[in-house]
Amino acid sequence: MKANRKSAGITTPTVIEVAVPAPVDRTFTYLPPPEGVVPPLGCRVIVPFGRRSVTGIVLGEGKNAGSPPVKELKQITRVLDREPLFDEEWLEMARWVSRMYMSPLGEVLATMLPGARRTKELPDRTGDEPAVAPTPLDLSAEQESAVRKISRPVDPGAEAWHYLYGITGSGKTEVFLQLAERTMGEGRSVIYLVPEIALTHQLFEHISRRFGPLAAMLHSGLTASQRLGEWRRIQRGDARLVVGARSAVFAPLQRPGLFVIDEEHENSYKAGNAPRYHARQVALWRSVRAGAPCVLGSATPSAEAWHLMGTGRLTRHDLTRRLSGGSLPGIRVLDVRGASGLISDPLREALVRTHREGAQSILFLNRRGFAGVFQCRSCGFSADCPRCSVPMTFHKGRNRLVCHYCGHQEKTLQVCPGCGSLDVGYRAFGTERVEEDVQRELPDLRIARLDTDTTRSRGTLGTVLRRFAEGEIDVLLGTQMVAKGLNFPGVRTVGIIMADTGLNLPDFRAAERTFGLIVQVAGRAGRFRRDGEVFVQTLRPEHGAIRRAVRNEVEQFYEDELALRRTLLFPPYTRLIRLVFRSRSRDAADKAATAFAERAARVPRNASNQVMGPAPAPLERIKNNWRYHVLLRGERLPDLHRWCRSILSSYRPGSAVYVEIDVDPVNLL
DNA sequence: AGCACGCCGACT
DNA sequence: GTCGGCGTGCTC
Repeated sequence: MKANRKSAGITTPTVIEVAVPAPVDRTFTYLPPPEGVVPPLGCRVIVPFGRRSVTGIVLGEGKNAGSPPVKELKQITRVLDREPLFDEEWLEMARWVSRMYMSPLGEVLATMLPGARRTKELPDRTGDEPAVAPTPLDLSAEQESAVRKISRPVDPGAEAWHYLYGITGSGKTEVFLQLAERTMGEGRSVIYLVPEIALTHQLFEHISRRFGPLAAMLHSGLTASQRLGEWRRIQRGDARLVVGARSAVFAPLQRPGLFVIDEEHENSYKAGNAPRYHARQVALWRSVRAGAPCVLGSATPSAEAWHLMGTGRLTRHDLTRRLSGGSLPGIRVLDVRGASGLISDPLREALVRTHREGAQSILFLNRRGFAGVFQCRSCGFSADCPRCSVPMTFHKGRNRLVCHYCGHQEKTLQVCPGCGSLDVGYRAFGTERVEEDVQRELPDLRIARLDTDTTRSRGTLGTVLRRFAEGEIDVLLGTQMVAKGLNFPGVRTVGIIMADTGLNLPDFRAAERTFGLIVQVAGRAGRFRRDGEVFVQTLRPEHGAIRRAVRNEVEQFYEDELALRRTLLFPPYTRLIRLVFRSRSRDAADKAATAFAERAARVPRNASNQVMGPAPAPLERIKNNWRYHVLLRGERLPDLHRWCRSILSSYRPGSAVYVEIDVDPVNLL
């Protein structure tokens, strides 16, 4: 018993270091619970905290240097776990996430662990589905070669980072599964990440048919007790193939042997609130410590990944052929400048023809028009910042165009500099309007809309997809949702209503996202047939992202895009830390951002590090809060970290101003 | 993040 | 004269 150790004749009671889920960058010291049992590292405990009681995480026995005198310490109320939820090695990952993303350890742990956010209890998971004989498919020569090269042994501490670059429908999944099978055959375990919960279910069904109870599913949509059940099965080594969304990257694997990040380019891998971690980044880090390969895959790699393939840090494996007999569809660009309706004649005719011939169509609209972005309705010209190459935003009050990255201002344009048209201003429309138009113009077609508005009620998504699969719907109209992972053999025609809406986002990744989206959406057509057709409507047919996408000039697109990023000093050639200053008072937010930026400029720093801003965030006001931001940019992340910490150490935001820190932000809205 | 303590407007 | 607005300050 370690309690009441004697030292120099003075009784030193055992104290326990506990992380609590509060945004304070420190841990707290408690006395053991009434039973006197000292809970070990990794157990959840209920502790009094202020005037309430929270779930904390035991980080070990404290030294109690006497800073809070023992008399002032409170006692742990109750220990929730008999067995720890993690070990020292796992805790190192949590500490790394905390440092890397500049988030307090307590909050990090609350995010990473099941059931650490609320005070909930712990039933165990119920029985599993019976194992079914695995049915691996025969691999093509390309797939075979990728599997062979990726499954080579890895030394701990070495980077074994791979990229499976394959067109839509080229069989990436089977490569991942056979890699997983080999890994499990060696007694090691696998984390297989997909971008969304919906896809998790699809994949999990497939996987548990093949691997039975060795499969586990982990995502934030499960109840706390479901998550805890899966967590325990993984810890015990009963489950060795973990399928899940972002947070599954923290699964407590016994002997990690493989990390898979499917659809690597998806932004959903980056957490939107603190800790703002990137699951891809965590997986890469984890794989190195584990001496395991990490395989990323997509048909439309992120610019970061493409760059790393170029430098050789990511080993690229190509899959070039569609396996299901389909071929990549022909793509037609429809220049809709000056058009009145939302559906152009060729697209309307294609919808009718497709229907008449018994096939189906998908219409895609990226709804996010961006109010306030200056655009010419005649030629599509948008006013970009000369320093940042992002669209500038129109400020009514000041009657100026403002860059929301760097603050650069210009006079408002009344006439389009591109074509001289006076028809300039905003542009905004959405799926509802398209639905109306199609319904009115083509009353014979049965159309269904799929977006966050229509799928708010549970089950709608599944119902609509089932009806589409069964041919009860002729045209499926939707946002991002229809762009991913849906494979319907009956789909012949795909129409993108307005391919350049994304280009108007004031974000340096706008081109990359637009390109990826067109390629992904186009990939929905003709997966299983040879007569697939894609129509891309746009105001900017000459824009690189659109031109390259419709001509399938993938290599050239990335070449152009990376050259631009290099010139403008944006990722992947630099790293960014973004700080958002949020307040009910516009003035307070502005002042806080300005004070921070001034301080940043004064703090000694590496020559490559620079401050951008302050500027109003592109989403200037959210929920009555004004938002101003500052970007720190530099070549090396460790330098940036150090710089940022040192600025923050001598900086207090004004009262009622909140600071959000985002390391490696995926968007700057 | 919560949750309470603390000073200024419209109500029985 | 109180009830209550949310500004700010702390949590072992």
